[in-house]
Amino acid sequence: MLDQYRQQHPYLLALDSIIFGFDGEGLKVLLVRRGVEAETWSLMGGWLQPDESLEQAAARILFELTGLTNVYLEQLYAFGDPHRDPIVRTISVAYFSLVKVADYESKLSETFQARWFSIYDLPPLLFDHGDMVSLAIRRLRYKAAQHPIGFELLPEKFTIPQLKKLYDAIYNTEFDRRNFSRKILSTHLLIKLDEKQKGFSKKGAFYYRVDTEKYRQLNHSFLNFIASPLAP
Amino acid sequence: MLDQYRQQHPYLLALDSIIFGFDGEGLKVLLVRRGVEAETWSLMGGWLQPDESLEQAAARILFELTGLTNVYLEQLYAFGDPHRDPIVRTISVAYFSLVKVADYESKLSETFQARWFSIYDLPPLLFDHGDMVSLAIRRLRYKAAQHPIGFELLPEKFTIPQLKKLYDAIYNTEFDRRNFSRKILSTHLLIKLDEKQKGFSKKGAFYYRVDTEKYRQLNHSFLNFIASPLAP
DNA sequence: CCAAAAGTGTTCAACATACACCCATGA
DNA sequence: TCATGGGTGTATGTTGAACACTTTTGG
Repeated sequence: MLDQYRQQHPYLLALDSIIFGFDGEGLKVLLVRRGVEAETWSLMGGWLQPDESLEQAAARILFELTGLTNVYLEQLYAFGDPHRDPIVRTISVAYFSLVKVADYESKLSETFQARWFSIYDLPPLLFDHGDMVSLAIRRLRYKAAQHPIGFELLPEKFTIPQLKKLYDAIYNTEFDRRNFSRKILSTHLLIKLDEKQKGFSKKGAFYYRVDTEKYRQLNHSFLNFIASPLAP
Repeated sequence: MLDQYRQQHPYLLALDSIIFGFDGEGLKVLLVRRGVEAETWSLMGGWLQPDESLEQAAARILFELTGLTNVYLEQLYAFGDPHRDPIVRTISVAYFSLVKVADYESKLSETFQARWFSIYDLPPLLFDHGDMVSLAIRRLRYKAAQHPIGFELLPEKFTIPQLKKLYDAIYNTEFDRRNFSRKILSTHLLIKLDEKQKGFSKKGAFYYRVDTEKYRQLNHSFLNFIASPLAP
């Protein structure tokens, strides 16, 4: 009975992470330099270990580079073209994650040469990593359009104008300031703080934070929510 | 330099297909009987071959069971829990597909013992195949809510009431007959035929077919379309 | 006191929902 | 002729886009 297993070819299984960050201006992706070919950048990646699930492996690899835990992590797609890695056939499961840039700065591992790149100005990437990034951007746009996912990229406290800038960056457009804030606040997912942002504008914008309880509930009920509208 | 590859463990890579069909009444999933354990049903699956991409392998496996080509096929998720297959660690990439039941009936391969099951009344499934089906149903609902994907489950010619029944089945609800037809027709994706359905109702409903050209264009521009609304 | 950014309010059009009503036809 | 399902029309409320106006405060 084990025969049906024994006859089969095994394959190397890699994980690659598209790590998004927002620095207040533009949407960025974290890339690492390949030791081998100095001019080529690549996604942070690694190999699946025998005792790990795919998600555990992706989280471990993210931790090794950034030192971050508890970050938003979502499976993107499995890439398995026979020639995607020209040396040895490798299947790669790509994950994308959303990190708060400020948290990362302090914990950056020196083992890797890493840099943030604007998603609109990427260098040539290894293998099919360019496809992975493109797909991740599309998925992020898709998801953020219906899911309150943007907060994951901002610090605990943020202002509505900051949030708008993030959405502007994600969709490479300019949302209407007034409509944006109304729409965001209508979700009742944000809690207004007494504190105002200083230094940036003269009037100063109020800080908000996410109502984590409601946020979690919404993530759970999300699938019921999206199933209701009908639109073929 | 090959060392970094040689040190790594390889894994078996399987593909499993969630095959959806609609018989005019309910949404169905095609399951096959496992020769080994007579009481257990499972998804149609197979192994990745060295010269295939993941999608090619999924299409091949679907063909082997149903004899169908050119069916809607979409990658669902990669399942990689270390113990999902208790015998040998296997990573499975699940695909879901939408087939026209009528096409299938004639070409059914006799090699497999296959049967359609209502998605609301499934037998116990092998390994994590139950999770795969649940996820596929969620994904189908998600997708069908914004994407004209339902046609893939119907024959070339179909009536609006048939289409409504399909959506009722997908969402396990009852859409308003009048609003449904208005909404569908407002997409201008359907072409009305002169022919009427006979036998089912006294008046008879007009047949429609998909405007394949528009359908294709819509699939291409889909991401632009869904990116526009803003909703965290 | 004024420029610049933040915040509030108003209008209008588009769309979804909930129905009422008429149509065609086989039994 | 009438029951049954198919098709069209209409009123009402909700939502989103566009944009005018007021508020705050550092220079």
